[in-house]
Amino acid sequence: MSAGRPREFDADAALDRALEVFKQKGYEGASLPDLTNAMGISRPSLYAAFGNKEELFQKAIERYNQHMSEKITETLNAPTARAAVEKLLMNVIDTNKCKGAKGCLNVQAALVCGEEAEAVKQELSSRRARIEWMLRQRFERALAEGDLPAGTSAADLACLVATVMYGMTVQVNGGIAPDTLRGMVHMTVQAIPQQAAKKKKPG
Amino acid sequence: MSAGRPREFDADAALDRALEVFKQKGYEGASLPDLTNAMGISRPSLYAAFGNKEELFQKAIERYNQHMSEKITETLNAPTARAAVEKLLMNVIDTNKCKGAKGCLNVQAALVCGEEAEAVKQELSSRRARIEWMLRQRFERALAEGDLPAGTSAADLACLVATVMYGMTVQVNGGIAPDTLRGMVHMTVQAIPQQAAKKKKPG
DNA sequence: CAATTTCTGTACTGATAAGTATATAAATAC
DNA sequence: GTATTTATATACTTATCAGTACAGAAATTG
Repeated sequence: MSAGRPREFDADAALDRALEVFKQKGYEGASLPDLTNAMGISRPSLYAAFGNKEELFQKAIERYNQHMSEKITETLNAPTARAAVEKLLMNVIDTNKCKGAKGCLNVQAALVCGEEAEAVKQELSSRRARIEWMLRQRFERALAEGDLPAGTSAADLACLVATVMYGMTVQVNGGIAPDTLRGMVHMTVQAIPQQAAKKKKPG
Repeated sequence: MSAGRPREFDADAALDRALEVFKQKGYEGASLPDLTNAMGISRPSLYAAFGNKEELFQKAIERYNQHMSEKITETLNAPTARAAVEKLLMNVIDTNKCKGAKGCLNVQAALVCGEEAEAVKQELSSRRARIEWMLRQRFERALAEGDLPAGTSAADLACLVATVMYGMTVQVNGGIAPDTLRGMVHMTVQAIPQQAAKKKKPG
């Protein structure tokens, strides 16, 4: 153990609390008192442990995307592109079904912001790009497997699914009912091009 | 003409300038100095003419949605649901093609916000709902006309198109190239259910 | 012309933002 | 036990926020 008085709080737990605050209020909307109250620590403790507000946010967003990536990887493991997208978007609904949910942090935390938060905005944009890349990879695999019809643009399809996903954050922010979103997701899944069946099974 | 010294600036022009600032910085992100500088008036003049920051925003958003509604009504006049959606979404691309565009004000101006801006957030949410209603009406007409297959949910389809539209604001904020969005829009249009042809024209 | 009304600019108010100085408390190493 | 190291809490600093008081300027009405 290192010399000196040990920290009285659990930094990981505090980071999780901070993440919740950022989810509710965004980056700029989360004030230092908001954060320190939720984290149960004093302001100097926050600065000692996490640097400053921006570094704290970067750590929170890293944590958020770690969970996110795992979940997305899992959903994209579904056997077909359609199944993967359905799982992905239904998961978005499930993680935002509690009242007061504000949608994906990668979208809402700094969509528009002051100049000081420009770096944060850029970071979020690149986090989103990473997720779109994962989607595209999945669709290229589907193309290779003959799951998607030849000629389908994996890039366009990834862009569409990502765009729907981002739009869902806006809908969640507007307080839409989860059930209302389900029908929309179903329709989105239907929109995914499907390989024409080679032969019909006997009815 | 009413007694007293007349206003030295054109209130309508000033409101348009304010609208541009809100488009760039959102509601909370637009500071009074930002606004007064762009509008070319002093702070007390702003308060005398528009009330306060929130009332100014409400007037700006009213103006914005007036233009918006006209444009949407025009695009939805297209003969088919598919054509209407294509025009609608392509129009979103066109109005956001200039570098530095931040997307639809109804989406980005107050997606997450402090408690003081809650009324503004609500207002934006209801503006969005109004647009979704317009979409739904158009799709119900398409159903009645046999343009959309019976059994298609106009509500789900409206929700999908709206959600894509909202997601496009996020993409625009991320600096996506207009061309990249076009492919996605094309795919979205293809997603709209189509009435099976009654008979084929001879090739 | 005078009297009145309204706009304009400077400079202020109180609240809140992020970040920090300083002193004290609590652990370690020796 | 003593010295050292690190964490804590209170209270501060500087900057910026939205909103306003007040005095001077420019138009109207009579």
